[in-house]
Amino acid sequence: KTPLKQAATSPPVLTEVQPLATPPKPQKTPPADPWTPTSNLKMLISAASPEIRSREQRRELSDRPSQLLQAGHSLQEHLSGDEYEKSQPSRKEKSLGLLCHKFLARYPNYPSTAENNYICLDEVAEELNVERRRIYDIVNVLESLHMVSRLAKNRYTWHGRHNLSKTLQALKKVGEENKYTQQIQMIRKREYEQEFDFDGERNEETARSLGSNEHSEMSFIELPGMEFRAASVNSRKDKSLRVMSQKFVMLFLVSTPQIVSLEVAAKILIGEDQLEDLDKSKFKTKIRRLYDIANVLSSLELIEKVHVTEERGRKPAFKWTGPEVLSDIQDTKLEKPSTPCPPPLSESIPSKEQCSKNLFPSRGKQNFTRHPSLIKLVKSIESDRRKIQSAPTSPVKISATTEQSLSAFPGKTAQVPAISRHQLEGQSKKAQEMKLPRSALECHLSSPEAVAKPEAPRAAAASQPPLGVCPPSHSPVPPAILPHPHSGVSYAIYLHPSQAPTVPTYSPSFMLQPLPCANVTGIKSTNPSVLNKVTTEEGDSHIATDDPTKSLTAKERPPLKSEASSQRCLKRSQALQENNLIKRFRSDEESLDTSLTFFPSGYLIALTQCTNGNKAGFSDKEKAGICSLQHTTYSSPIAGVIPVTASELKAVNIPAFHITPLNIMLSPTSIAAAPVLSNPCLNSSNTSSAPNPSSSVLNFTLQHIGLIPAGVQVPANPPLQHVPVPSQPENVSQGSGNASLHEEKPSVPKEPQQPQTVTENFFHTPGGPNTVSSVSANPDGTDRISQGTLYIPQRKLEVSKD
DNA sequence: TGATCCCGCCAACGT
DNA sequence: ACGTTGGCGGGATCA
Repeated sequence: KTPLKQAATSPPVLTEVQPLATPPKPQKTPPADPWTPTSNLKMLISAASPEIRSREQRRELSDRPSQLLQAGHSLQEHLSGDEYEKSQPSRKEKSLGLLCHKFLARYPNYPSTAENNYICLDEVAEELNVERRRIYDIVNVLESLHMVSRLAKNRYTWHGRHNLSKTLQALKKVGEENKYTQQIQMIRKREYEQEFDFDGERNEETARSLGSNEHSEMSFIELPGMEFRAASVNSRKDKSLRVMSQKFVMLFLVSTPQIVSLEVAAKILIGEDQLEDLDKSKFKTKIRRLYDIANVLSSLELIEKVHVTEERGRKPAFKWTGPEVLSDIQDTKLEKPSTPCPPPLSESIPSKEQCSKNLFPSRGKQNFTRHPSLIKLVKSIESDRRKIQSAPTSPVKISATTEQSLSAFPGKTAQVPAISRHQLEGQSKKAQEMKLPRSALECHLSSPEAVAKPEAPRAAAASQPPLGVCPPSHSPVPPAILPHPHSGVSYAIYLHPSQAPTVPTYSPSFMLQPLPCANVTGIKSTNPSVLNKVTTEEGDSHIATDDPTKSLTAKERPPLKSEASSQRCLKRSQALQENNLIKRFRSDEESLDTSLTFFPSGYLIALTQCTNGNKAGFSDKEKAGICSLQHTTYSSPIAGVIPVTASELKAVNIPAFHITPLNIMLSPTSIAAAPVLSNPCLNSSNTSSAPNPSSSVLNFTLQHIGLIPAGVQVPANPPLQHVPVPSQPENVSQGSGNASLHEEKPSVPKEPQQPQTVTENFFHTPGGPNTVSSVSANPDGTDRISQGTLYIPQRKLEVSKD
């Protein structure tokens, strides 16, 4: 067809004869593939002769379903001639997932930049023996993750996972901006209500309000650094698969329990506009596509198929098993659990490790100040940042900025242009500019969580999607950026709970976040509470089995279930009331405690923020909800580290970058504190700040505003260290803050009950006993362990407090 | 049977 | 006009 083989490079050769030939797949990949050991495997395989390769793959497949397959194979041999052919390729063998594995095996996860990793569709199709159409399915999804980009006609460039973290961050951000979290909750809520006959209708309205976010449409999200090559290419109306894939991923990144059922995803992706009248056919088609996407994502090991069991029955769903994504800053990739995998790129690695190590700041720089006034802190911080920025390497902004990339709205809208504009400007200029203003905007916009006011924020947010985009000043080379990330230190201020009344409302949400995340750690953090059981069943493609290599991955399997179930549980629990309620309460209480607990003492502690580090260190934390946020970690004097979740931050929506640096947790009143981070932004646009927040919030914000210097926001993260300002000392616990943050559920507060609850419920329900499903049962035990490790301390602390 | 999802027609584009 | 992309959904498989 049209393969161009031309390039001096070898590519053409490899096609049939030697797969190896392909330049791109450097087996060795020096840095190593951080990711999964499997990657190595894959590489090896790829290197191996095709035959071998295929065998390997089959094996992989086989794992679960394998038996069937194998049987098939053996049979084939036995089979009479004609038949055997057909028989052989069982459907599974032709599955997209398998095909994708083969495809991925051809290229290294982290190709060296220099090389030209070209992909010739024709060649690939030929080698893999599939119609080209199928390759498109794979490539389109990979494109959505920026793992490949179209170069020209039949050619694509392989980027591997280099851009993955950035991409995920960007997607997460956009997802947050789009209120996907809320949408998910609504749908879930609705579902369960329907189950019970509740007055489902009402909800719809609600849903509608949410669902119909104007913004719903968004176009393909690009990374700043790498835009598409051929302009022409871009022009293409990116329609479904690519965009759908991005949206699908967003759902995972934004969803608290990082489990998304196909049904929910389809509903959201479809009609973001009209939830209701889903055409049945349309719905069906959407699901079909989602399966395609899911298969590819599964092969990438970003998600894993699970089943969520509800009273109704079990529903297919997928669980995110990819790296944790911090909302803001840099990198992120948490990878899986604890494994300290070296990040592929030099970039991330250092930061993470350091971070983790740094967590215990006892050492030098970070001191924490006690009682210092917030303001001072801020100032100091700012100054630091500035210094940093000015400094040659001001890593801070990193990817985050870049990521912002944008989401375009409805295509036509001007946004795109805007975005481009931003990028341009940004590049030319400094991030700073962007940051401030933008951050402010974002803060306001995004911060729905504030919850306080549902109304305002969201719209704004939605409308302005893009924003962020701060062009990374130097986006060009990611690695460069990373360099110092860890340097930044974040500070946490702990307040005494007593002082601050906590904010109850939040707590729930608060809880929620945390629970879900469990997977991160190898263990499932699980929430005990989870009622429902989720079983992980993989579809065909997963490999999982026992590769030693995969040790990393391993984490996920077992425990995970709980999470999903938890959600379900929630729903039910609500519905059920009664018994459940009781249980729930407990759970809630616990949750609350936790939230409160977080901060035992009131100090300000500086932590190094390392994005990664934290996560790695604390999976729990992540789970906790932190997920979204960046890594801010807090350490308490006592516990050492408190994983605060980023949630708070998130809630605020503060632009990632700024925020990162410091997090301040405050008590309810103090809640504001969180905002502080954002403050800078606020300052600029104070009005915005005002918008929603509840009175407490407002106060809080106001204070901050006044207090906080705009500058604060600035940069980043890095080195706040010295700054530590004394803020007001102890205030309350932040718990509230966090809670507040949690999401924006409030957006539509129609119902008396707690709408968002769903999520909450999940969490709460801890026991999960309830219902049905679950066998999952003992999550508690497990949970505790897993999450527990992290959390426990906190709680205890809390308790003490109380 | 319902969950999956392969297969490939055929339209939208690009050249 | 022809080739590349890729939306779409029938209907085969799987569980």
